[in-house]
Amino acid sequence: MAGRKEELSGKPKPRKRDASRSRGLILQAALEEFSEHGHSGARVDRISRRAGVSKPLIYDYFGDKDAIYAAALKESYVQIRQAESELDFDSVDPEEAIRKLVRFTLGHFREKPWFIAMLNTENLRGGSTIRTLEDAAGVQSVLLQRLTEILRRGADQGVFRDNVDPRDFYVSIASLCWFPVSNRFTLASVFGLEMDDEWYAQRAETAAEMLVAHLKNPA
Amino acid sequence: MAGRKEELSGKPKPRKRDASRSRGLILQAALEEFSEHGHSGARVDRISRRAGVSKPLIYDYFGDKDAIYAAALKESYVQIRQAESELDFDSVDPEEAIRKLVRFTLGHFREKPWFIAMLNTENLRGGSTIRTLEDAAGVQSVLLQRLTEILRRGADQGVFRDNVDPRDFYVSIASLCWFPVSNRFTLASVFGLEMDDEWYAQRAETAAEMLVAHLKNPA
Amino acid sequence: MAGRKEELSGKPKPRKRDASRSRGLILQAALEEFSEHGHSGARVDRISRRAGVSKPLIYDYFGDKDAIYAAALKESYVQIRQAESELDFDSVDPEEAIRKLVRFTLGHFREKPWFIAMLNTENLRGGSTIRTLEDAAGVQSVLLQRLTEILRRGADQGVFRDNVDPRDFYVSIASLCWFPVSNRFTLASVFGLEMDDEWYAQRAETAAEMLVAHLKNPA
Amino acid sequence: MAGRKEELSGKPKPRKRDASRSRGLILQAALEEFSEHGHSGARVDRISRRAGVSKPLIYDYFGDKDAIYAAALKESYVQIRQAESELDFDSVDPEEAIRKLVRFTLGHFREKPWFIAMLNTENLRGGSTIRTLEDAAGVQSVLLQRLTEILRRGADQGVFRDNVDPRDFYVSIASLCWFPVSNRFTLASVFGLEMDDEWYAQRAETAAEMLVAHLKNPA
DNA sequence: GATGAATGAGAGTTCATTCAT
DNA sequence: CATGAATGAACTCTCATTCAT
Repeated sequence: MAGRKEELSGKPKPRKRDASRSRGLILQAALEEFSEHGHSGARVDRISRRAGVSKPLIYDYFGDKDAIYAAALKESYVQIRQAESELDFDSVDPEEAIRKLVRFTLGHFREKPWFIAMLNTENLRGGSTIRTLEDAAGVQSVLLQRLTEILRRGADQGVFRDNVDPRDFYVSIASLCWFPVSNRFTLASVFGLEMDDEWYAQRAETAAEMLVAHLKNPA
Repeated sequence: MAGRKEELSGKPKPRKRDASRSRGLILQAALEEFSEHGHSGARVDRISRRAGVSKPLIYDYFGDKDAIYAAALKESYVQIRQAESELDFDSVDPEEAIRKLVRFTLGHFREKPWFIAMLNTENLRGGSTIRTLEDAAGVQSVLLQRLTEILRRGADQGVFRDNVDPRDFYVSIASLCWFPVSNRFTLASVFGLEMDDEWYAQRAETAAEMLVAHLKNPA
Repeated sequence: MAGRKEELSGKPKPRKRDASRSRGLILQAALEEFSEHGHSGARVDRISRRAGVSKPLIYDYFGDKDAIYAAALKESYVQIRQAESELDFDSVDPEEAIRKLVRFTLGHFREKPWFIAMLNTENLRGGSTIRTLEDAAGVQSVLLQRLTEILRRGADQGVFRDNVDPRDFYVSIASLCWFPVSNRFTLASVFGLEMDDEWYAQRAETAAEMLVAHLKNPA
Repeated sequence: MAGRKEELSGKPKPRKRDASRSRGLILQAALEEFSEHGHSGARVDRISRRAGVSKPLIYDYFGDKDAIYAAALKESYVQIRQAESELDFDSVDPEEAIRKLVRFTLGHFREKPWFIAMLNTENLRGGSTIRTLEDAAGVQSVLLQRLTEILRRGADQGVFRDNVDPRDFYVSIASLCWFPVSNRFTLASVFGLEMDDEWYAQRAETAAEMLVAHLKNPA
């Protein structure tokens, strides 16, 4: 919490024996460790080495491994929300806003691999941890609000159909962006795909194409 | 003596000391265990209990935990291929074939949860195991051939555009079917979605709609 | 026992499904396995593979691992006794007989490494097995008798002192022959000795020299 | 609190949480365990109980069983070197020095049974570990230097021949001292020897006699 | 006479977690 | 605020031994 406060105040003061700084280091280390090795594969020992702090300190701050995991899971949502909040959709028309959102989503999944890793891990575990996180719902609301607004603008302008549920539509967007990134290793092996930057750029365009066509289709 | 009796009665009822049967039991148990707990979380002890055999037998047949995992991963592909091979696309027109394939894919992901779980686990591990499996590529080729044929039929009939790469299009299909199933727990928590059978049926229709529209779009 | 009988009768009849032949194969395999890996390090599984028979057969013949070990230990004495019995001392004078015996002993230790290995293993175990072997004492008596005779001949001829206990003197002979062979690996490492055939030949001569000098010394 | 008290009382009485002390306890326990049971027969569990520490601590300090074994093997050399370095040869004439060395060597082998046991075990294993130990050679050099000096003194005084290689002569000494101790159990069983202190004292005298005679012999 | 199939008990090793300073 | 030292419990894997044919 102290850490959050500092972030908000914009005054990062890294120094030795700084509790909030240590906490942040641990959190980032945990995020990396859990996303690279999953819940059971993660090692508290490695987290402590990655963070450069002793193990007892970690237990002091978080309690136990599950609590570290929960904090890391939450952190992954916090980080993606932050990135999303910096997006600007207001200066472009609705169709372009959708394309922009698609490109951003796929790019974000690729650039921050721990988000997909953490969520896959959590779903593998049946979502038992995310259910216990407070305001888990609130964390995604920003994006949803902005998507809702885009869809309404499009409907108002008569370019989009007006019976599209934003949540369902977001699921479609996420689906098309998630799978090619999440399953990149098995896809490469099984389909022999060469998944370089160009392939992903093409993926984003195809996805945007499908999604926009769906919105424009009067159905 | 029981054995002799069986021989005499002419009814082979193998229950014990049947190597291939034991191997199959272990494989299925491993598939379930690994998909429920991931690679590190899986316990050989639980696999042995699930399969109703002793631990040493497992090591005798497979070698070590990684080898069991590899066998289970391969098995999950084999099982989905088998299910796919039973699909019939020839008796319907191309558009309906696509819809059928989409419904089947999403349904299969839901019904055989270990397929998604195993592949997510494997991707979490960087695909290090699937790279070592021989004929990993061959295992999906059947489906791809059939999809290729559907697309060609549609193009020949003039209802589909003819510049669609089957592999890329399969990625689109899989994407739309994968994410809603794979991420069902986090979606339910974060979006508060009620994901019952009806929701998934609707999902399949929306996905099929988008995919078919994409194929029909001359662009 | 059947095996021994055959050996004595001098008619080896190796054929399939021959109990005594299997027993001999197992014994030789056990001798090698135990001498290469010690008592705890030996593996029944490897013995069965070395002998080319199944494990249950081994248990059928011998009982358990300790019994196999005991049989192998006894076999190592039997084999060395056989070799010793072929030595001829009568045609040479007493001094030369001693030299011959020393050369033979050292050579034998080198050529049949399992003898040293088995005895070292047994002594490591506190001799708990050899104590249970019947006629363990008798097994070495042949050699001792012949040494006694050599010493008496030398004393009669006035070339050897006559107060030498044969057993003690045999311990001296064995000591000088045993250590350079038994400890060949640590000696090579720690003293940097190049222990080739020549070195061992020189060893034998030095040992014989010391032993003969001791006998000739009127003391 | 106990710790605080100690600090105040000024009496450092380290009993727990003393890394170097724990390490020493483990080493001695390992030395005993390996020498009593050999490499494969040794149990890490027993070492931990003997040392009064937990198993994980052992792995923390040494790595794995082989590493514990290597450390114990080295320790056995270190201990004998230490004992040897306390011997004084300068105040006696060369002949007596040799007798003293022989008596010491045989006595040391009897009193520190783990030295013989460790080296026998290592030779049983083909010396695979000692080859990896650094400065294995250096560890015995002190004794060799001192023996070299004794031999030179004897040669200078004209009482010893001057063509004796110190390493070879040490092998003779060790041979005569090693075998009666190393093979005490099989000797007792096979030869029916009563090997009490007196027998060993006699052994030492006989050995010294032979060795000295050899040195004095002009040959 | 012989063996493939199977296992209970135990071995080495790891890991989350705590103690004492 | 921070940590080196230490451990109980559990995990992977092995091995002598037996079962059923």
